[in-house]
This record gives sequence, structure tokens and C-alpha cells, in this order.
Amino acid sequence: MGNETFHIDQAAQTLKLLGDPTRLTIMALVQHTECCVCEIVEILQMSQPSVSQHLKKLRDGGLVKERRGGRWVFYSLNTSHETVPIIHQVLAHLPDQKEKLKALEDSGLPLQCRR
Amino acid sequence: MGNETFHIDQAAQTLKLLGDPTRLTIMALVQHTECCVCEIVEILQMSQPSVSQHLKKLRDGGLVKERRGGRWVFYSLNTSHETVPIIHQVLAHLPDQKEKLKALEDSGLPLQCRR
DNA sequence: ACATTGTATAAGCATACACTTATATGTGCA
DNA sequence: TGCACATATAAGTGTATGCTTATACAATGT
Repeated sequence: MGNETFHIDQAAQTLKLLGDPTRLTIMALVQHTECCVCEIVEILQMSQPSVSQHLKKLRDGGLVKERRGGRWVFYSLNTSHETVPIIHQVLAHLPDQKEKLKALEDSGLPLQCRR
Repeated sequence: MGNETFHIDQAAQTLKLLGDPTRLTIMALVQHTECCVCEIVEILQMSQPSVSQHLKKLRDGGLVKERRGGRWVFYSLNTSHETVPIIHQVLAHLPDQKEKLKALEDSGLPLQCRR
């Protein structure tokens, strides 16, 4: 029960975080592009606090990193996490979320974060 | 939100099941070799009901299949589940559990299931 | 300094989870 | 038929989860 168990626990922790539709979608969103919280809220059609709490879990688990830019906070995949290989391969099996980001951009909603 | 959402939910459900150290270890155990419940109990050093309940979850989720052989029940990976590709890739990143099965076999414990 | 906007945190609540102990079911054998 | 073994299920319990509403914090612009 030395090194191996650690790996299993580590992987399980990551998979647990990915094992929620909201968080899994967020991960798919931020996988390639940095995303602003307000964009995520808009795309997921969820309350801002709820999204914020999911982001906190992903942050605490080390799966995403944040960058503050003015009033906005941008999230992206934390590529230095130990389980990134697993994460990438999981996300590779999911439908691309770029379209949703593009659709949001094209929708003309008054999101100021991209200016 | 047609086909895509379904896939995300499906993947999330699988990942949720994998997101527990006990279940993840079980999956790693039964990945290549059919395993008897008593072997799993012995390897995990957990109570039999607890293991049984985890197996039920994996069964209900379609991740494993069971085969009854005499008094024993053998579990193995359900390779016809929709998310097998994800499962395989996740498990590929985990330490091999064959050693534990071998160690159990060599330990001389009175497990009758293999005769 | 103050109001506005964007995000995080706090508190409360209903539900889900993982374990325990106790019991039921199922199979083989005397 | 009755006992022993292997596994499943039931009931109970403490904790975790995901949401809601309310509020705090942070940065900007006037």
C-alpha cells in the first residue's frame, strides 16, 4: 500500500470532481480556452453562486487555475496537475464545447469581459 | 442541448462511479481478470456488505457484469458499456493490480473460489 | 467617497453517500 | 431436510453534496 494507493486516491479524487455534469462541462469549456465566470454562468444557465462553488472545488482540487483580469476572473485548465493525462483523455471523449462559446459570443449578450 | 448533453451526463455518471477509491480499485482489479467477491473483500480489507454495495453500484451503472459460479459470484468489466473507452483509458493510468491478486493467491488463504 | 458590476463566501436545507450491524437469499453438501 | 458458506439486501447513522438566498469582498468609474 505504498505508492500505488496514493495514485489510486489521487486519481479517484480527480474523477470524483469530474463526476458531476456541471463540473465536467466546465472542464470541457476551459480545457483549451480561458473562460470568464460570467461566460460559464451564461452557458450553463445556472446561478452564479452555484457555478462559483463548483469552480472553488475544481480550484481546491488543483484542476483549474484562476487569473484575475480587472473585475473578471478567468479560469483555465491547470496543466501542472498530476492527473492531467487522465483529465485530457477523459475530455477528449466529450463533445467539443467551443461551439457553445462561439454561440455565446455571437448571441450579442452584453458580456463585457472580452473587451 | 441534444446529443451532447446526453454524452456529458453519461460520462459524468461513469466518472462519478470511478471517483471513489474503493470502486476505482475494484475496476482496476476486474479490468482484465474476472474476480470473485471474496477475493475483492480480502484484497480491499473491507467488510463484505460494503464491498457488495459498491459492486451493486457498479452493476447498476453498467460498468461491471456478474457471473454466478456455484456459491461464488465473479465480476468482470462490462465491455459493452457505452463509456468503456473512457474507462479503459482511465484504468490505463493506474497501477496494475495483478500483483495483489497474485499475492493473494500465494498467501495460502483458504479461498475456495478458484478450484 | 460612493455606486456599480463581477465574483466569492456564508448559512440553511434536502438529498445522496459510505459505512455499520443485522438479516435475507442462494447454493452445495451431509 | 438441515447446516454451512458466499453474497445480497435492509435499516440506521453520520457526513458530504449541491442547491438556494443573502451577504461580503474586490475592482472600476464617476
